[in-house]
Formats: sequence, structure tokens, C-alpha cells
Amino acid sequence: MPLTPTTLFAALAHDIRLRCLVLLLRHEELCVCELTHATGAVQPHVSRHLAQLRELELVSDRREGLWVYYRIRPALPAWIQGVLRETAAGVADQAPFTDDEQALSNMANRPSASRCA
Amino acid sequence: MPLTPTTLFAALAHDIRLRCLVLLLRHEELCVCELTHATGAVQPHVSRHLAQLRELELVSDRREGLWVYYRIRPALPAWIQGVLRETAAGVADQAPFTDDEQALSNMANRPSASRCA
DNA sequence: GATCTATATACGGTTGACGATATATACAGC
DNA sequence: GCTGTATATATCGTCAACCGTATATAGATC
Repeated sequence: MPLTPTTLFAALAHDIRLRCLVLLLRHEELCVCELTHATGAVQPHVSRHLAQLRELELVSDRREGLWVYYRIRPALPAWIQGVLRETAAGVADQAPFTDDEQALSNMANRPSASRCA
Repeated sequence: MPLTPTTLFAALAHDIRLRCLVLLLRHEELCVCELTHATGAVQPHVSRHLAQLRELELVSDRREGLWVYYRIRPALPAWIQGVLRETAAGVADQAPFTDDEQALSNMANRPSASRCA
């Protein structure tokens, strides 16, 4: 599926997808278990929504052992980066995004590769 | 319906709604018949999608005689204005947005109140 | 190769958004 | 008040997105 303005916004128009993207904007790279823990959603949901973001080529994935790490694709069109930046800045202090950050930082046994942006 | 990040993006995730918003970003105020002509959609569709934008309080409407003029609400949260600005700038030179501009400027008998931004 | 963990996908059911169309409302002119 | 124009809403059928759940795949360890 091509990344058009409409499909971009459709991707952002879902609670879990948006929360994952905002988390990925603030943390360079996160694995599925971290996103699952942060959002409190069940794993198949997170995986499925990440798959949609992947099919749109909004995020890229990288396997390392058992873990699969996702990140925002760096080569996105400038205006899309702008939209994501404005969004992340605008929702940073709102629920549930603040809670997601909290849950992530409280998570025990995070895979070591996770690092903050 | 409240204007949340998710509902905002859902509003943007539709062809006609997005095109109307982009048109309204470039022209301070447009009436329904202008938006209908520019997009080439049938009038009830345009009306219904404008109603959704109105219920979200993304746009305001003003009746003047037979015509109802819509505009982007000026008091939107800063980050939403940022998202809209980035989007309008990013899609300005793409179809179908360029064609909408063309169709609008070619429209005969436009209500006089329409003015360019 | 058996087992465990992490992740992805498949299946079935439900619900909400959408388009097409018809009709209602609002206002102007006569 | 009748007619015409502009706009809004209502009805109905269809389809895509979503959730819950089950299961499949991938890799690590022993």
C-alpha cells in the first residue's frame, strides 16, 4: 500500500499505532516487547499494527536474536517528518502518551539495545 | 465528539475532508458550492464531510443568504495548526490538490465573498 | 530435536464508516 | 405563499477495519 497523505493519516488515526509512533519518535529504536509493555496492549495487536506501519514504510524493522526492533524510517518525506514532529511535541504532555513513557521507563528486563534519543 | 489526536487524524484520513481542509488553508473562507465544485464530489457528500469537520470543531460555518461559508477555526491548538501547515505545504504540488485549486479558480459565478489568502 | 521466548499471522465475528440516493430545510425573489 | 437555489440530513446497503483468540514461525538454549 502506497504512502499517500490519506493513508498516512489513516495510520495515525489509531490509538495503538499513534502511541507506538510517538514512542518511536522519542526513543530511536524499540522492540516489540517494549512497545507492548508501554502501551499495555496484547502482543498480537501490537504486532499487527506495527505490520501496517511497516507495509506503509513508515517504520523499518530489524531482527536481533529473538527481538525485533522497530524505528521510524529516516528517509521519510520532509512534510511527513514535520507532521510527526509537530504531533509528538503536541501530545507529549497528554494521556496516554505520558503514561506510555512512564510504563516504558518502569519496564524491567528491557533488551539492552534500547537507548533513548 | 472531542478533538483528540486520534479523531483529528481520522478526520484527515479521508480524501474529500483532507482536500476541503487544504483548500480552506489556502483560501481563508469558502462556501459549500465552491468546495463542491473544486473537489468534483456530489453536494451531499461534501456537506456531510463538512459536518464531521464542524462537529470536531476543526472548522466553523457562517451563513450569508443562501450560502454557507466554512473556514478553519483560528483558535486550534498550536500543534494542530502545525500539522495542518506541514500538510498543506507538503501536498501543495501533488494531485489531486493541484487540480482542486485549478478547478476552483476556473469556477464561474463564484459567490463574491470568496477571497484568496 | 525438544522446549522456551519473542514475534507474526490467520480466522471469525462485529461494528462503524462510507457512498448512492432521496428528501428535508433555509432563504431569496416574485 | 409559490418557486428556485443552496445546503443539510436521513435511509439503506456494502465493505473494510478492528478485536479476541488461536496458532504459526523464528531463534536460542540445552
